[in-house]
Amino acid sequence: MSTSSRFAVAVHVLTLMAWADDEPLKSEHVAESVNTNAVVIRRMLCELAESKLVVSQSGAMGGSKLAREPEQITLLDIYQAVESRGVFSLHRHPPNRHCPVGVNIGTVLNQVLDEVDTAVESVLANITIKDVVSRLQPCVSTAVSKRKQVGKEQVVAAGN
Amino acid sequence: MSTSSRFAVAVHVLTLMAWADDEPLKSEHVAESVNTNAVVIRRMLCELAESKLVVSQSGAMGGSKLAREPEQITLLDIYQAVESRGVFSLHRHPPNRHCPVGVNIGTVLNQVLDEVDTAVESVLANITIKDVVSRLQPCVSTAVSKRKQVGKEQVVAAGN
DNA sequence: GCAACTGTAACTATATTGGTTACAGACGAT
DNA sequence: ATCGTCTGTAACCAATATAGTTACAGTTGC
Repeated sequence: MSTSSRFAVAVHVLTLMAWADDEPLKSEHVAESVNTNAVVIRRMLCELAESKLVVSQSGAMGGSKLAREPEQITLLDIYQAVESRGVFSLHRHPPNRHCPVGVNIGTVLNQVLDEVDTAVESVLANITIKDVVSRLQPCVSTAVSKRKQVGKEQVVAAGN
Repeated sequence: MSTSSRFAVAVHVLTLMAWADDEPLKSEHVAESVNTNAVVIRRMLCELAESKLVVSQSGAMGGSKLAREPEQITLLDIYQAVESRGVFSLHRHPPNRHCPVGVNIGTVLNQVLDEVDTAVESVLANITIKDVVSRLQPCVSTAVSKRKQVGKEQVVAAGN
């Protein structure tokens, strides 16, 4: 289907910010956790800022943090911020208007695709970033105990 | 999101065959309705045949038709036949293993993506090709009355 | 045997995403 | 005031996936 990883990355980014608990994160830092280039992260942060999910500050000691509480941000908000179109597309070129099926299949397909999109959206609307952090916690309990050994390799911690 | 039109085209193709009512359709004919190249259609027909949704016959007077009754083919069958992966993807490169969020976000995201995929699948499982044809019928009533004027421009009709 | 099909390989075109470098502008610290 | 540290953004390249095209071998009915 060739879907992008944009949604996954965006959820990752906002989860980091919720984890950092209002401490502004630098794009370089986030990029390290996501394992990509800082510009890719900054591009995404701009989109997330346009959708009022994060706020960024330029200059020294700048960075980005959540614009609202983690429980006020749903995965649907994130999905709509970073994924432009719906789950499926219609034909690349419009079908033959002279065929009884071709001329009307688009209408029927649109109904179906709407049903699919609605189903996806209702799943995403019921999960918040806070939920994601909560689901993360049990997994992390072991990781946290290891954090002290790892030292500076940890990417997210208080005050960087 | 860059989704493909494969699903839309596949539904279109199978709908044509249901419409043609067991009359084998030539790939050239189908391509005319879909408004694409016949090879694109034949490639897709191969995939649909592997999933036992259509049967094709080579040689003169050959063509493809549904392998089962239209009410026995769901959009989920079609989706699984032509779309390889789920709706979303995870990170292109795995996140940083040394970050408490990065190391575990994949697990949580997979849970979410599974929920989404399940929702999509349950919508698609409840719609059959027969349903699509039924939904098409009301739209077509006008088109059908125009068909006789159009004459040979119509793409699908009995015995071509 | 011939004409009409499918199946498939090989190649090109196009689009999208992601990665990279580079740099202008913002801003805190001194 | 200026310096170092950030963000925002443009410009470009690489990788990938889909779609379109040509060509041809193999199958089958007549």
